[in-house]
Amino acid sequence: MKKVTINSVATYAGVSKKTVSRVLNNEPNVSPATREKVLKVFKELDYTPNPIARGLARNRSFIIGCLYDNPSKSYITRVQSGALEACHKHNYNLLIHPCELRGDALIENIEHLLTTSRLDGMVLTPPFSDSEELIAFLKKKNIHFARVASAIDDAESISVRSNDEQGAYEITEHLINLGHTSIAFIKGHPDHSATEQRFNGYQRALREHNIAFNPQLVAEGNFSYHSGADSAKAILDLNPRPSAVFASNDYMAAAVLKLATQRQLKVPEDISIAGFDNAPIARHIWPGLTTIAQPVEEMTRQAVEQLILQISDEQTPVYQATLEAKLITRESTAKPRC
Amino acid sequence: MKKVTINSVATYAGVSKKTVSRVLNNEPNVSPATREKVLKVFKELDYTPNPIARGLARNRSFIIGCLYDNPSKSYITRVQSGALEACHKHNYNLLIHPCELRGDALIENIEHLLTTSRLDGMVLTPPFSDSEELIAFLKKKNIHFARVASAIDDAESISVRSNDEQGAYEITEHLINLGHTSIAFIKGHPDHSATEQRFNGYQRALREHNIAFNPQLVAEGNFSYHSGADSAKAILDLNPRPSAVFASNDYMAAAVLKLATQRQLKVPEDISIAGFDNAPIARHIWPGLTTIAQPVEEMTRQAVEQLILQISDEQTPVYQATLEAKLITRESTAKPRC
DNA sequence: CCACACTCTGACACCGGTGTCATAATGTGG
DNA sequence: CCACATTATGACACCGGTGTCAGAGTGTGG
Repeated sequence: MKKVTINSVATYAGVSKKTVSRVLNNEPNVSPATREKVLKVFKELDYTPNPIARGLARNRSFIIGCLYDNPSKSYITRVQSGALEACHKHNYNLLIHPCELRGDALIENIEHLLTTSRLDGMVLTPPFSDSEELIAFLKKKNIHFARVASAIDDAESISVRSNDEQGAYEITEHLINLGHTSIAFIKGHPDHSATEQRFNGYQRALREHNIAFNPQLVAEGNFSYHSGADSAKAILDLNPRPSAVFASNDYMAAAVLKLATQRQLKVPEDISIAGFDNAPIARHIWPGLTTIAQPVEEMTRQAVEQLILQISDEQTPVYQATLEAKLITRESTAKPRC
Repeated sequence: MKKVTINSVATYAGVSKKTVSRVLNNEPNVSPATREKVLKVFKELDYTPNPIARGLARNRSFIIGCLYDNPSKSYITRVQSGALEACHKHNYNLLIHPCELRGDALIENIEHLLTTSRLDGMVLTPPFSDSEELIAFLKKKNIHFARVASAIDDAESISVRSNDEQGAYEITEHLINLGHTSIAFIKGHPDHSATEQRFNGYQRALREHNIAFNPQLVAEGNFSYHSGADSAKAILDLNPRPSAVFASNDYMAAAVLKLATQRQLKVPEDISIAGFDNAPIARHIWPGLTTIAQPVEEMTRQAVEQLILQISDEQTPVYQATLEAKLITRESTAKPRC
């Protein structure tokens, strides 16, 4: 099968390449008759323009890269979904590139990525959105990027986040209002800025409600289900046992719920459990988890949309936004048994 | 900032473009001295080759597209993970493209995708791997593709699947061996060939163990948690209630478990529950779900790897493989209470 | 009828690399 | 020392589009 290029179309239609190109791009100044003729030849020859050639000429790939290193599958899926929505709206496509934050290989890895695929821009999700090193590198290389859920303050680059500290504050307050005073906390992965923010929110809520902060009630997790299971063990073994557990994400909360159930504890009667993120699992288990819903898709959608705007027009003002997180109450939290 | 191209490097190093290109691609017949000199200039100018230009010259984009329309996030993540492994091994990248199987827009959608991004090949996951229409289109367009978990027999295209029928047979047999004779079944989405295959396995197991097939025990699901919840309601309302439920995937099984727990039924004492896929949720809930583990990553990895081989060398023989699924026994299945 | 504006079209350079081929430089055996 | 093979290098066309600009054709107002 012969390849159909713009040249074959031009020859076949008896016009110049440039005219074909004009029709292709819906440019003005083509007579209706010529346009018709060329369009007909498109059909006849089943012509598909070559995006690579176009990319070379325009110095664009129309591809956005999405960087992540995140243990939560549902988070990634939501990120992808928001990113794709914005991409498709502007005829861009999405290339995914999971990689590891740790290790000197990061910059090398990204450099290699840029050598194998020209990306018009990159969306950085946590923990990359907090990597000063990566951000410096991208700036040096003049690569457009947008930060999602980043704690860094950088007025020069696009950033969309949600208020983790406030969310953690609200869910802790929710537990306090139910009557809990002994509330355990499971931290997330130390590389993620959300970890510190959620911890801060927890502490602020205690403070503002005059409950002494007890470091013994804090377990070190890393957002994975597995780490949640370890933390759960430590917490449920405490004596006296806290009446509530607030885990920094839903997977870890689910692990607490599982262990509690295995130990014949009733949730929420014997122990209340709260999570964060509103991952699918939060509503797929019984009792459903009280949690904080963040607009992950929307954050990413906005970030990518702004990124694309910036790519198309360097003059676009740098967009920065903070979206609201929302408390979702389900069955896993209730008044403590007295 | 001046753009650094192969021309600037050539001029600066005092050699020709072609020699620079040779160094870039590690081609032989470059004297060590020249190679050194050019490499030094690479560093000095901080040169990054332009993948688009390279792609145009070689008629390659080094990008594989991954097509899916699947309600299960964990399935998608596993697919992506397997595909990425193969891609990165061969210096390819992965572009994701979720879209809907239904509607005339499918072909148009893919056509548009190919107009915006030149893909060297595509991985089709269910239900696309079973779409005769799409396959015909890709063949017509001379686009390389590989099918994952496809039920279609087509000796001309790469296919990697696992044995769903056998897996369903084994898990049903497992329930029968425990002593269950009244086993409900929840079907998957009708567009997925796995749905029929799993149903067939279920029926064959009943038949081979002389248990009459009872259509009333079959509920229509679509692989989503929500559909599982509806089916669960229908099944648990049956009188007499079956002693076991086999759902076509873990999300639906989790929905059955949730409803059963809400209704104060003990699992597995009052009712056994089995799923399929070994999704994360199967081990994140209590009791853990007995299920079938399919090597999703491995299937996709092999499919993409073969796809890349085929792209690099058209002579590569068409690879077709069927991998084994494995029964995973957890706490959700046990002897029926007599 | 002429001057001028506007529409339509194509020639040609260019984007930044790679492939082909000719040629210069070097090595090797007789 | 010569014939010949081998290595090293560059000139140039080419991949398949887009941008610039010149020029032909058409319309309009004075």
